[in-house]
Amino acid sequence: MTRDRSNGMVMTLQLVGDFSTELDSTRDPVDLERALGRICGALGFDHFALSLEACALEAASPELLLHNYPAEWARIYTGFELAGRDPVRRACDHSFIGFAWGEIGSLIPLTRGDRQMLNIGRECGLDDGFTVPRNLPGLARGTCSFVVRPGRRLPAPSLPVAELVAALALTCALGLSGLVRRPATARLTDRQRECLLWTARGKTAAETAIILGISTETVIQHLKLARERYAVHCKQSLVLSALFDGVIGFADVFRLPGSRPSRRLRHQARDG
Amino acid sequence: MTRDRSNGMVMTLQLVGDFSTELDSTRDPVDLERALGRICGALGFDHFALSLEACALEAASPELLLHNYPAEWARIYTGFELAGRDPVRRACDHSFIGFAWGEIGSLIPLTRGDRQMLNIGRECGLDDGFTVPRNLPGLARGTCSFVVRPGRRLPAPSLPVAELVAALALTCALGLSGLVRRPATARLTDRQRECLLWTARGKTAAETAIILGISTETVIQHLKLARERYAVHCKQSLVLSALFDGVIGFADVFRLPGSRPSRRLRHQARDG
DNA sequence: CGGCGCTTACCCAGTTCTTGGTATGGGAAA
DNA sequence: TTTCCCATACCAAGAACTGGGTAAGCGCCG
Repeated sequence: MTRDRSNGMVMTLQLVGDFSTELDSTRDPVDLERALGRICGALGFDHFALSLEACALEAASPELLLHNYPAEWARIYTGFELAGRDPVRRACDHSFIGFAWGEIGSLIPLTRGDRQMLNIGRECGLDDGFTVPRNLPGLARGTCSFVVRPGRRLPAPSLPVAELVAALALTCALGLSGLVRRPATARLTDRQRECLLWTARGKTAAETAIILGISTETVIQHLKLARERYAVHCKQSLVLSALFDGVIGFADVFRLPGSRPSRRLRHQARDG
Repeated sequence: MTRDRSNGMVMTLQLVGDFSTELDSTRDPVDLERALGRICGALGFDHFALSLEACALEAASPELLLHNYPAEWARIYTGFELAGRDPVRRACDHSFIGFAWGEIGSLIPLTRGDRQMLNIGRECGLDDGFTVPRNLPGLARGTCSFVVRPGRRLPAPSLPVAELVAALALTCALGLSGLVRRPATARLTDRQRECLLWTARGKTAAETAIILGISTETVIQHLKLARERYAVHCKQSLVLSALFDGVIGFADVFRLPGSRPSRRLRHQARDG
């Protein structure tokens, strides 16, 4: 960011203001799509994609997906069900701020398949990108990406502005989706949560029973009811859902810095 | 955003770059605190507060708390345990982007107690503020606020820049907290990851085998080796560890690619 | 070429989980 | 007070998982 670029920066910052104003009167996803397409080019990108998902596990979750990606990529992506192994989406759970796709390797481990997938994207015309993730626990999660085609480079000076633009677009999308009300999350009783927590820590029902000083059957019953509330059939799904809901957290499970591990617990621990 | 303010805007955008550079060499919370204090004034605010907490049931105290709020407010806030009913914190669960405290009423319903609390803050010297929320599901939640004292107004032109600064500061704090493991951990093969992914989605080994078109025994073997790499003994711990590492993501699990199940299909499905 | 890692596949014994029940007592709400 | 929810506890059958092996085929790399 040197002085000679200041004109460009002023322009881009002004773009944020204009974009924000434009979104104020946006009442329809189509309008948002159009606005994103315009500013995408103005910022020095070729493509954009915005996705917003509700976190409701039960109801038909409203979803918004706007993009101008190449048709071939969209076909491959949905046809081969690549969404389930998209490294960009995975990285979104590990950053507060937007990240260039080249940095993904420092956020999450990249497998061979991941690199391959990024390469296929490149062949389809998606060379490098900048993805902005946002999460509202229990409510919604969204991403907004800006992408350049092969032969161009990410417009580094625009990235901070792109971050703001993306966040504004996601906020607009959130408003359009009508996700103002918090979806009813499955509520667990204290005892259920406690059993769940020890389960997440890798304990069997029998071990948990000893820890809590109750019968194994009771632990099984608590977990049974907890599974029913989340409408899942197995432990791993239960743990996952509860974690996503915020009922438990990684810090509860792993001995993260800050939480002092009790020597006794550590000694008993089977895992981790 | 008119042309005559462009100089100021360039300066503030430059502040972001400088701030980012400064944080790159930050190894200690004290450094971050100092940097925040400086940029806080430069942006036209009087106070700042940054809090980062791990997602955990038992998380009483934040992982990191930096601020230069008036001592009296801090005393009241902690003394009366106001964090649990802080409207600013509640609003953080409802916005993708930073919000001025005056807008809180449009994000969440404000009770009488909420207004009272804001008033007490005002009496302590915290008149109006701009709070930037960020969440990483299951991992951490953070907020960064910039506040003006009574008699001053929020520097509206600085807010977009404040948003960027806050996000950078939170990212820095996340790095300092040790909540993120660098992806140098157990890496899985693509096939192991695939089996794990279907396991996380609630499928049994037999079901996964059918989906992947391989033998049940092979799926079991993949999961067995994956468990060994993570040194855990059960599925739920495996899923949790992989999720924490970023080997799989929430988006991978909850958003099954392709078909959105209708209510009927959903009923037939075993897990969401 | 030889080793190494990945994928595939199989066996077996023991343990654990899942799913369907029932039942008692306490406490909160209607 | 009656009803509902919660925590506790138990039974039983079948499915699924865990942990211990072995091994063949393939591709990559030194």
